[in-house]
Amino acid sequence: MSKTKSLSERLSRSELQLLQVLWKLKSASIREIQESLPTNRQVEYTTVQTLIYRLEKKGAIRRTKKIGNAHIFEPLVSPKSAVGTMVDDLLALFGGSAAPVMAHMAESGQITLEDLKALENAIKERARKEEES
Amino acid sequence: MSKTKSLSERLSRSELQLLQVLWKLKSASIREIQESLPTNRQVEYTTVQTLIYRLEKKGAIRRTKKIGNAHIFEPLVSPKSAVGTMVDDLLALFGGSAAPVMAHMAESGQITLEDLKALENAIKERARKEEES
DNA sequence: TTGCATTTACTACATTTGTAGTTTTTTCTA
DNA sequence: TAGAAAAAACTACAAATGTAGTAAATGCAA
Repeated sequence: MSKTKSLSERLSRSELQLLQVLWKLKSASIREIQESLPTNRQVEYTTVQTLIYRLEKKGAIRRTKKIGNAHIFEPLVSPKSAVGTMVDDLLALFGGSAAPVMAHMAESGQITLEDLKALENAIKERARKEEES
Repeated sequence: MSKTKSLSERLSRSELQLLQVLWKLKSASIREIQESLPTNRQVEYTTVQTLIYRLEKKGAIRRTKKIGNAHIFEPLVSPKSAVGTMVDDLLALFGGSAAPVMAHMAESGQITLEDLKALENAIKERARKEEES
C-alpha cells in the first residue's frame, strides 16, 4: 500500500524543516531549497547543503538527476508518513492516548467542526471495515 | 489563567520521558523516578540524576523538600502545557494545519467516537464564548 | 578554450543530548 | 559516635545537531 519508506533514523527539527520545503517544491536543487526557506529560517548555503546530505544519508530524500552542475533532490518519504511517525512518537510520550493532543488542538482553535465531521466519517468507515473483515 | 510556566528551553525526548514519570508520581526522589521507569527505558541512577538536574535548570521541575538525604522533586509544567507546546511545534512543521495530524490519529485508531463528541462540544463551547465576548 | 561563477565535496566546531563514572556529603544505625 | 549506605555533586565523553568555512570540480559564456 504505502509506497514511501519509513525511516529507521530519526529526523531532527532542522532536517524536517528542509524536508517540508522539498515537499512543497517536489523536486529541487540545494540552491532552490535554500531560497525557499521561510524568512525566519534563513541560513547559509552550506548549512542547507549539510542538512540535505544528512537527509540523503538517512534515506529521506535522494538525488534524481543533474541540471547544469547542480544535483536535483526529491523526497523519499511523504508528509503523511512523516506526520505519522511524529504523532506516534508524541503519543507514546503520553501513554498513547490521543485525547489530550486533540484537546489542545481544539482549544487553540486549530480544529473546525468540518474537520470533525470528516474525522467522524473516517472513524465510522474504519469501524465498518473492521466489522466485515 | 494558566498556572504552569511555559518553558523557554526545549525539552529533549529523554527529559520528557522523565517528566512524564514525575507527572504520574506527582512528587518523587530521583531513586523513585528511576525505579518507575518503564522496563524498556531502564538506565543508571546517575543518568536519571543528570536528566533531572537538566530539567531543573530548564525550569520544568523543582526540588520542594528533602526526605532523609534525598531531594524531592515536583513538576513545574503540566502535561497540558507540555502537550500544547509539542503539538504547536508539530503543527508548525506542517503549516499549522491540524487536519493531517488528526487524520493520522483517526486512521491508526487512536481516536474514539467519544473523543470526537467531547471535542465537538469543546469547539462549540469555544465558539459560543467568542460570540458573546 | 580559458577563466569565472556555481556547485560539490570535505572539514570544522560549538552546543545539546544520552549515558554514566568518581568523589564528596549526608544520614542513619549499631 | 563511627562507619556503612545512600544520595548529592561533579566530571566525562561519545554521538547527534546546528551552523558554516574551505578546497576542488564542473559547466557555461565570451
